[in-house]
Amino acid sequence: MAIPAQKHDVFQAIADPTRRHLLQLLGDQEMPVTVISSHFPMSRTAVSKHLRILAEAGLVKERKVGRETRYRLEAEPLMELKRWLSYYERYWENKLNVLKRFVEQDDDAAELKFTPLEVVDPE
Amino acid sequence: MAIPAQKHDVFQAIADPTRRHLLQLLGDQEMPVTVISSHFPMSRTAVSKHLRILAEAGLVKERKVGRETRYRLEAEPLMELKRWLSYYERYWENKLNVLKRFVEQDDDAAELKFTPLEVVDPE
DNA sequence: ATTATATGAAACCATTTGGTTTCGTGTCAA
DNA sequence: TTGACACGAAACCAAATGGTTTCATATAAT
Repeated sequence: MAIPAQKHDVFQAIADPTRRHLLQLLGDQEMPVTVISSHFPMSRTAVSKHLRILAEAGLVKERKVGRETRYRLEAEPLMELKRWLSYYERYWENKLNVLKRFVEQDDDAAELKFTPLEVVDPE
Repeated sequence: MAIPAQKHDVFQAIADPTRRHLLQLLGDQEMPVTVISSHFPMSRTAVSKHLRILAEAGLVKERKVGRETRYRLEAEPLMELKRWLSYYERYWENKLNVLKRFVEQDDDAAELKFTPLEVVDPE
């Protein structure tokens, strides 16, 4: 029972803007390749390759219907991303906390309105 | 006032495992390049290039201290990722809702324990 | 039976990526 | 002042990436 040796992971899959566009498009409904590719300024074959990369990352599922292959979004693998992100939330939450304390202690904080994150930079 | 023409965005920056490792390492404390690169099985120059890509995406900040350049994590740009992700949360939340309804209506749902997401697939 | 449609596979190509080694320069230490 | 250290820049390279065109095959329609 070897690990599938997944060539493309979720991080790589979403790195490309075309593939992010694909995910958005496929969220609404299942669609065959020709219809999908009509939304992009590149060949059907190129879109097909992007779809394969998304499929390898588990982000889309395909289903054969007659002579067409329909694709649909499979959002579940994005949970890995969410988990990864959650680790870093504490860092920007820290920043907001620092800001909050600063504002609470300083009446003359009006200028913070426009560049709060810069101003509270610990550096 | 042209847009900075940012060559690398956050999605690309985090696509590489080495760069994700760098972010994790720099979360705890500011560190100079030599120290950072001692944690990686590649040349200092290679690590330096990864740091530049992270800097272009705004994910690290650098500070010159004597002859060294120290880097630190800057988590704020990850909020863009969070916003992007939040759009897709409804998709897996939908799945969980479907599962929930299914479980509530069906007493014989024991087998769901191991592959709930597959079983509730709308297909 | 023949033709048209939907798709994937394969070969190919230019550019980007992730790494290397070498060299130059600024800064600290003896 | 003479090394040693920290670093970036540059030149280089192999492999991956994102695209193309062409061809083969399965299914649908006439």
